[in-house]
Amino acid sequence: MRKEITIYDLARELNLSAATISRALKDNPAINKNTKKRIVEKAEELGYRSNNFASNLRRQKSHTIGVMVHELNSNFITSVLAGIEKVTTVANYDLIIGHSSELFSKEVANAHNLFHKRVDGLIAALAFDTENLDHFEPFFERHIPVVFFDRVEEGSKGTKVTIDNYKAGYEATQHLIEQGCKRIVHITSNLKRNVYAQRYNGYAAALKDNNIPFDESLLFINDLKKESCIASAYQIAAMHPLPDGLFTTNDLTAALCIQVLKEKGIKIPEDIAVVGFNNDTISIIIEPKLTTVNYPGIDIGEVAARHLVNQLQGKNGTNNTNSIVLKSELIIRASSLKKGNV
Amino acid sequence: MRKEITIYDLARELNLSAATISRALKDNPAINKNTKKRIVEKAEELGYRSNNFASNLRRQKSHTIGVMVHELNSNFITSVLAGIEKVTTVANYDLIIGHSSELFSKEVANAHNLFHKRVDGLIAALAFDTENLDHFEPFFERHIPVVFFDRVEEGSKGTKVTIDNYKAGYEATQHLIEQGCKRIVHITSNLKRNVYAQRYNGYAAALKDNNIPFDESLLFINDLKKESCIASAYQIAAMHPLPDGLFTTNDLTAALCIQVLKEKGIKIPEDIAVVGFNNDTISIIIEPKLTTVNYPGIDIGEVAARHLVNQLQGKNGTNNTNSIVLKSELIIRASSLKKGNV
DNA sequence: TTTTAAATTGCAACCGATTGCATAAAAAAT
DNA sequence: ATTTTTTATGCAATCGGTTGCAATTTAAAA
Repeated sequence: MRKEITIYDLARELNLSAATISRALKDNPAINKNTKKRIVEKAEELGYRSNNFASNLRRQKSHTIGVMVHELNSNFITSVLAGIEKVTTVANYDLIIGHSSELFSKEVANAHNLFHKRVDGLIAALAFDTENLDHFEPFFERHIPVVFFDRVEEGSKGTKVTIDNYKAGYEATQHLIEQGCKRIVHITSNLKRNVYAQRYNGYAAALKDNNIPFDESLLFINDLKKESCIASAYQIAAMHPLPDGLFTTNDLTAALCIQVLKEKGIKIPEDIAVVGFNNDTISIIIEPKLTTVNYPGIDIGEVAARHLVNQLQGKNGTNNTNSIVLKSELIIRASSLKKGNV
Repeated sequence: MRKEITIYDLARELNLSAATISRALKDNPAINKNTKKRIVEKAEELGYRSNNFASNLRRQKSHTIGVMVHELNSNFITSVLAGIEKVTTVANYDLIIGHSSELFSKEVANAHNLFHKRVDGLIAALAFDTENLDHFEPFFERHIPVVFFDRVEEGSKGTKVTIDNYKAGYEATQHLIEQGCKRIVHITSNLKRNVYAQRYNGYAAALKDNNIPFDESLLFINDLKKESCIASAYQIAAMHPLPDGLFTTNDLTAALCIQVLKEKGIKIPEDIAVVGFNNDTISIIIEPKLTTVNYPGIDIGEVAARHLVNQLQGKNGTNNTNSIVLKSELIIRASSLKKGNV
């Protein structure tokens, strides 16, 4: 077990003070160029590695950003993480990732934990049924910047990075209507959660604008788990008259429905045209390939991280940005094209 | 900005020494029960949170485990992470996750980074083309325990947690042979990587045991990226005579191949029976549903983490375990059942 | 009652890097 | 040659817990 080298060891070896070593390694302009070079070389030679704990303790900064997500196993989330990483790596921040498995209680625990770890800032997507943001208060109180993305709470403190879910929902529905659909099912989840509420609002608005009366029996709200989606699919297959369109709030739900419906002899898209949401990998695996909304995870992550880092570095001229909305777009594939339209 | 409470504040308030506070909060048996209670209550009241940096600095421990993976966006990896988390949460270790995007250079950078962060231990799956383990030497030198999983290097230092890839490959191939396949394609990747090599060896052995000559033109080696797999699929579709079986080293490859082959009018499984590997979600989305090898990510993660934690806590009686092999199993679904067999 | 042992608590020195302020040395200005 | 600036380095306190050892108090044993 080799002993750890500290700046004091370097100081002794080079007949300098620890202060000088510290400054030199931080490239402080007060230190002579030659001295700096000697120090850096000696540090290299002895295999010095600086001690973050000492540094963090002294500077009262962790140089760490906390990330809270509701789920890891999702194309969208991993893209977001990749985007965040891209930015934070360059800015030299560490990441601690906590995921709540969609449980409010775990989200609270994660928030406490990250607070305790003294992250310098936070990037978070709320859990499924999170309504109350009390667990973020400690951050707000201490002016630790928080950036929410995707799952956000309207009117909360902190910055929010989202897409226009209302518009996305509207366009998806409008597209189905243009394909001739009149009875469009919408499968979604807890309408208290912004993303689902807004997509639903977009859906409802598109119906209204096309003079299609809203039919409550066509609205399915479940927890989006595999079994629930399959159950919903069976219900849909058994409806009279059969719906002719289906807009789901994520791609897995759409894929599972397509499977069940096909099993029941229902033709996609001829009998029921389908649109999903997210543009996950399965959207091109499922047969027919799925029309869906491209939700640019990488961009979301990059923007959120960039915003946070700027704030931490005081580079945010007007740091009062409270909401950033990114573009999303409908990707049209076979699952929704009723009549050979392109 | 509220001021941070320290043990010294608590000490002053309660007329005790900082040493006593520290011990009480660590539930040290030397401290009187009542005193302990008073301290804990006061800490609660003032909103005390201990400073990890100070603690880590003094104890020369980070209480953090580093995790290195080749990719985040994979069902298997996220399951492994879930398994790791399950164990480390209870044992009260933090995680730092680094992923290499399958790049050796990034893996090296991650190793350096985690070393610099002074993780107490490491759990790692190697990148695609990692051959040389020099970047782990600093850990070995300082006796920082390292547990490899899935992608490992035979004969390296550190513990290895894997499944029997040879057996899995053998069984998959044997199954195809039992379905009547005689010309079985195997799509895999870099045979220097243990997992691919062993699956391939199992494949070759099963052929041999059934007196089927190995045909090099049936072996496809690519980088497993989407485009490469699709390209391979086109090649397969164009072969004369057509192969009658396909064993791929992951599920996405199998799914992409099935898509292409179906497009070309080739029937699955009647013309070509298919077996994948991993049991990802897409294996039940693709039509027909995919026969595959269930690779228990959660278990792998749990076992790896448990082993590491035990080692860190000195609970490993004989800490010379060098290899742990978990069970995997073939899950038979429609994609490989040639003739109504169940 | 005295002695001995056990239970509590405090003292003070760490851990290693950072930084305001002082000092010394070298260069420039007078 | 002397004073003023500039440049380079060191001093020493600080960040907040931890822990070996000593000291004090209390309980048990003699």
